[in-house]
Amino acid sequence: MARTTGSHAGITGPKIRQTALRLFAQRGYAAVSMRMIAAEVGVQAGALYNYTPDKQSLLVDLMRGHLEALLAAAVPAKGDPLAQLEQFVSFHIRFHADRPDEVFIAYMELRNLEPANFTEIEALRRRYEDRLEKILHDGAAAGVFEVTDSKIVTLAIIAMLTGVNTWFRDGGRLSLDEVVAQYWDMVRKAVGA
Amino acid sequence: MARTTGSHAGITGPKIRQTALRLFAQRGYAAVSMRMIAAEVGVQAGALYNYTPDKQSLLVDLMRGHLEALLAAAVPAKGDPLAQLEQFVSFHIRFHADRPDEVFIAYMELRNLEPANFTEIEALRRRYEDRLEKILHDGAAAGVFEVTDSKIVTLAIIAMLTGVNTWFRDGGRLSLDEVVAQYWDMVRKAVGA
DNA sequence: CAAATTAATGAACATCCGTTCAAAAGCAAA
DNA sequence: TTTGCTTTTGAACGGATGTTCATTAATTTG
Repeated sequence: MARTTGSHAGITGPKIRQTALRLFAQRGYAAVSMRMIAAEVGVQAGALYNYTPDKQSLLVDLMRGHLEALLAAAVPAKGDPLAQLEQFVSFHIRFHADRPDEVFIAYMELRNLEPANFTEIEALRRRYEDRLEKILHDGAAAGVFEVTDSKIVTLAIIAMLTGVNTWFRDGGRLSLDEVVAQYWDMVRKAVGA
Repeated sequence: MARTTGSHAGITGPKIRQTALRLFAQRGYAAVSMRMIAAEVGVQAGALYNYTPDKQSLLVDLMRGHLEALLAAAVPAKGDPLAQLEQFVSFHIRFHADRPDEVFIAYMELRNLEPANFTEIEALRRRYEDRLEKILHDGAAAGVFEVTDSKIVTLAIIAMLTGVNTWFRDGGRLSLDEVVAQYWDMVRKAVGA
């Protein structure tokens, strides 16, 4: 046997990325073999190398794709700092809740990146954090927030918001709207607004 | 060759646990082989099996040890809810900052636990979370906190506090005392106290 | 319909994996 | 010093790992 009937790069390629994403998130990068991915796609392991130069690139591409989508979607808000902060909180929770697997990978598999890849991915994440820090810094300068160390507050808020992903499930006790409302309430109070 | 000069279970045993802890935290459970651990301990892979029945037990024992130490150290505080909450925040940050590798493993390697082990470890973590929830619930009942959903607030605070471990380094810009003070400020405001 | 291109197979590569175990050597007690 | 216990070696087990590549079949192009 060789090429199979109905095989197309436009179908197999995305399937491989989706499957790798799901398996990496479920079991961890190191615990997933190329043969596992291939089996779920319905293909032999060798075929994966028509779509990725190696396993590491599969991981890096997923991470980069996620973080670039995050940066593209998180357009800096207009309006006063309080409105900007509210929009950031709402956006962060909703965007992350929509992509649990991507978020999981981007936070948990950093140590499996080769140094050059780690640097690149970390820079992308940093750019996102800077967006929040700017809001807090501007708000503090304008006297709207009680924030003396905007770096710490940035990291604290992001950790808190991203933590939603560890427990939130669609169809659970709370709707996403309710979650957003509750977290916004906590964040607003925490920054003294 | 066989038994080596100066070899003792009282030395090799702890060394194995320490090395496994460090390597699991640095590279991840699945990416660490028994031969790697053995090499760093200065022993052949077979010798590890005098100290653990298998690799999985090495991981579970490290997690259980950490969580049991956490529960033993986190004695329920006396005093009013506000003082209890302050003590919890301070304790959590300090205890976790002291044990970055244990914390990392206990949060990141859950998916590498066999189902029965996962259930056991998850129950221990839940017992710890319940300590904070009780404080928040009591404080809300006493009218000291503005907290309507104590479960959500519990998870949000724990995520925020544990997030310290992702960036805090001894000898960095901030001392642990300063970190504790800043986070306590945020938590106090967030619960409306 | 023929030729060119695309997409997959399946075997092979060297290496690593967790784990077992008989044999050997150091140590402690008599 | 001899005996018995403790601790480790080193080889071996079957199987899994990431990756390469000649071959072949399906599809697209002309």
